Amino acid sequence: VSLYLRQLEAAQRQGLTTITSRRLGSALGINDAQVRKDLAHLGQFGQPGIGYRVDDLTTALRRTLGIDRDWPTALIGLGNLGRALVKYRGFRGRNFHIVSLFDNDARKVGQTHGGLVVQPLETLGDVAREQGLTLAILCIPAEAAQRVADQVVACGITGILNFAPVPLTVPPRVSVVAVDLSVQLEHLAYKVQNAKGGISYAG
Amino acid sequence: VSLYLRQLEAAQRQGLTTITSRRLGSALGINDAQVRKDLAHLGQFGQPGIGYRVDDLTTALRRTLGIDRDWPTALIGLGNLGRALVKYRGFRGRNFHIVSLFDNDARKVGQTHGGLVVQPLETLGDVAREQGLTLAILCIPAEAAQRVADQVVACGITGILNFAPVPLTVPPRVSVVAVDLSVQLEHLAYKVQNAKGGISYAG
DNA sequence: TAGATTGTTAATCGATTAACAATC
DNA sequence: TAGATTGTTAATCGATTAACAATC
Repeated sequence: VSLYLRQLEAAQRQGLTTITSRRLGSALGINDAQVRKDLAHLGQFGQPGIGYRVDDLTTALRRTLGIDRDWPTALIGLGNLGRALVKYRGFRGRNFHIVSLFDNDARKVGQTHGGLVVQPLETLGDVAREQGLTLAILCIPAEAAQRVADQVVACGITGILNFAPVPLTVPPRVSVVAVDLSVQLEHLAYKVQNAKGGISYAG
Repeated sequence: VSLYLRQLEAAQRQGLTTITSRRLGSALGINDAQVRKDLAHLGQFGQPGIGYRVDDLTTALRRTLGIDRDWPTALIGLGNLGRALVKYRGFRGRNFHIVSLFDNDARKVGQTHGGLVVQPLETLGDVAREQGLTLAILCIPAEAAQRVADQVVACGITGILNFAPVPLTVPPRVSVVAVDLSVQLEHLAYKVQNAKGGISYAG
């Protein structure tokens, strides 16, 4: 779904005002019927004989992706990875804002990273309420992940991006996306090992 | 495929010597027939009436995943993310070894991170030959990604883990796994937005 | 009007599941 | 031997593709 949006943005940069299902499909390596089915699912956007209006479709996709609104995000765990993500520029301009930092380690509490002060994890509940946190990025060791995830869930946060290399158990109302870098590397090794080639977009 | 291995390792820790397709399947949320089909694909491991020998199967999976051998890996780009990955502990103990660092920025060349000296990108070819590099981790800005990827490919490296938020074009003999953190966050937002729940393991 | 392209229904294809003979 | 579980073939299910009437 994100990938449609990427293509539309590319089309927009090229100055196109409309785009056909055939063209979108071939850019993504899928059938035009598939594209029409996916897009029809979101409402009636296409104009028979013309195609899809790029700007209307972009807006609609943004809405379904949920990036038409703000997602105040907490980052938990300021190890190497956590600190890198605070400064990561790829998140900006996409309505994901890291608005508070947390860590259990007393030595890290009080430090400043990217203009934000690290707070103790006990205050998560209060801060979540104050700032209306909706998402949490977990950059913590495997051992602590489930425990912290439970805390996060208890605070009413409903989305977790998990970098810890363990599967999390959460109530069904909470969504989890896991990014396990070792698994990605294993996947790469597998492909290289068995491959005469092929490209995959895991992310 | 990685996920089977994770389950087997868990079983091993519990001291099991054999495991049934039913049990493996239910742990992963899939059908037992599916498990048998997947595993039969790798050879004849199962013993009718008993199940699968955990240690044999682990060995076999390791081999097909390619983590029974060493993967000397280059990390290119020592921005925030790159520096974090050098120190990332999740890679160790899984036969992925970051053995050399590269950056285009003259100010970064010569710096030491995690005991390795950053080298200029021009030397990639020589170093790749010397050290037998097989994989490259790309932590570079989107604008530079394709150009550096071309260099990497020219050096005979056949696997790329790409953290830059652009799709790379590479020859069919080269495998790419892309990890786009913004896409993962968008995916999370989408799930939260549209979700009555559900868990996904993206990686 | 004629050409093009959508939304959607029907046909095809592949993947998942069920079933069962073979075997420990 | 009886119970259990594999590997694999047949049946089912869902997803992808093709086709076409509706429409700009």
